[in-house]
Amino acid sequence: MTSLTPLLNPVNRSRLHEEIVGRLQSEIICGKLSVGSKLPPERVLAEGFSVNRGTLREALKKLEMLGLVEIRHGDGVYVKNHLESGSLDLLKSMINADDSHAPGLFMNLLEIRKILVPEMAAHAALNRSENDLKTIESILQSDKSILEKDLSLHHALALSSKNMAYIFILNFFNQIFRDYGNYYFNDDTNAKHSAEFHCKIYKAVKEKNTKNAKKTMYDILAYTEKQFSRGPNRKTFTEDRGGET
Amino acid sequence: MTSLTPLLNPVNRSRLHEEIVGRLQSEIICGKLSVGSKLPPERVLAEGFSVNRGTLREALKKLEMLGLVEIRHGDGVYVKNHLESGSLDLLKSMINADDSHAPGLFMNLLEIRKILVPEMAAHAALNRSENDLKTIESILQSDKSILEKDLSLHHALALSSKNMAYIFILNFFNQIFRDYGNYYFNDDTNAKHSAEFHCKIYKAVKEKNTKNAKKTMYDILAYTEKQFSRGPNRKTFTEDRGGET
DNA sequence: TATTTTTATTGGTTGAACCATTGAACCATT
DNA sequence: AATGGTTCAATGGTTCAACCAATAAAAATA
Repeated sequence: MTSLTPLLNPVNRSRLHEEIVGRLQSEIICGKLSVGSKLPPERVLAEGFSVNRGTLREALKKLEMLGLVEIRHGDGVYVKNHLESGSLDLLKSMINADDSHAPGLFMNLLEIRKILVPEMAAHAALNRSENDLKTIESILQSDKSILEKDLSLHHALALSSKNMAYIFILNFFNQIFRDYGNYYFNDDTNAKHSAEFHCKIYKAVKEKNTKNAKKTMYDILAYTEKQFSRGPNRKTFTEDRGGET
Repeated sequence: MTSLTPLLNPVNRSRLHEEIVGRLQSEIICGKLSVGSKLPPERVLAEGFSVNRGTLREALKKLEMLGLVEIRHGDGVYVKNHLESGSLDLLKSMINADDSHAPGLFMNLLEIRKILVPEMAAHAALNRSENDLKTIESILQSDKSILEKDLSLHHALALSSKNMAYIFILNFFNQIFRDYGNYYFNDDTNAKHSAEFHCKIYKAVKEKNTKNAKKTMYDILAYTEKQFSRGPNRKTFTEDRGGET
């Protein structure tokens, strides 16, 4: 298998309404559109963006789901305080945005993951069934890439924990980390660490050793966090030019 | 203030596309629509629901954001595995749904909150500024309802922690707990516990005592969890009929 | 003054088009 | 046989021009 797998993002062409979401989102977050203010009517906005009203409505619909605006039938569209009502999808969007705050937000998330996921591992060790164990086994023995293995393993642990909320929280993390994962696992040292981690966590879960499961998970996440905190976690295409000693 | 504040859900009048979201969401989650299968074309679906195509498209747009379907231009709409790609908004939707699993999911979330929020309190105690402290003070001295005070306090702690991710996670929790809050704070004992908690956590944050902040927060959340785990946390309209002593 | 009615504004929905992308079938080149 | 280009039908994306439904503000009424 050639190593030409990396991320060439599917190029978000088309999808006019997403473009509009992006623009309005920026203006709301940066404060150009003040909290509580009423947006122009759909018809006016649509004309402003030189776009059809239906298209604009799809954009507003998404902004509503992100917790950025409130749409009131017969009244208008109002800007909400994103710090009070912004959704996690908004956080995701902010992290993926080309903003100087993004790296900080990313590290913030790693910190929270470091709190939550070890606890999940402990629950998985405690509540796993025999079937769960077999699932984890087959994942580790599969021939998927290290990244895919890692994501699948986490998912299996979430299932094993018997707390459904972990599953959806993990989905959230994974959506963000998948992109960085390709970069991360390119480093052989990182990949090796992960392989060791997979063995250790499997053992702990098998033995129902909650303490070890938690610690093992914490260690790998702390290591990962450290890796990202040094290198300027750039999502770059170019080969490593051997910069920043 | 009359105690007639409780939750009368804004009665999802109008908003035809939300109705469609609900139906398709149910069919996807329960498995009637199998993972990977292709939905009928928009034109057919629209006719099936006796609704305009534009309206149907708004529904699909939301299902896409919930992580339930994938829309491919020129190809079709495909059902995704909600356990692998479902968003936290979907979890929220499932908890609010009239499903027998909902109470369990709610307790699952309380458990996760009990892990995360005490840690947030510790970070708040560690990183709070003088300004943060004043904000918290003014919240506790305001004449808002105990529920509003509680929500505002949590928000202020999230800000104090200097980790933006906490803010959005807290927004997520609050969206779910706000409804239950009215029920919870109706009980005078619960309200009293919260008042004490507010004092304690303020003191800990003021003194930058991370350990106390964490423990204080944990205790109140554990207490809350216990309260919900006994009573069948019903979201009911009728006055308390003197059930469960 | 308080209440009801009317009216203008604005979001929600509709129907019929047309554009843009995709995948499959088919054909041409090698 | 394998690869690359062409065509075509299916399907999502967008547009236009209406009309329906809810809201808030103004006007009329009691």
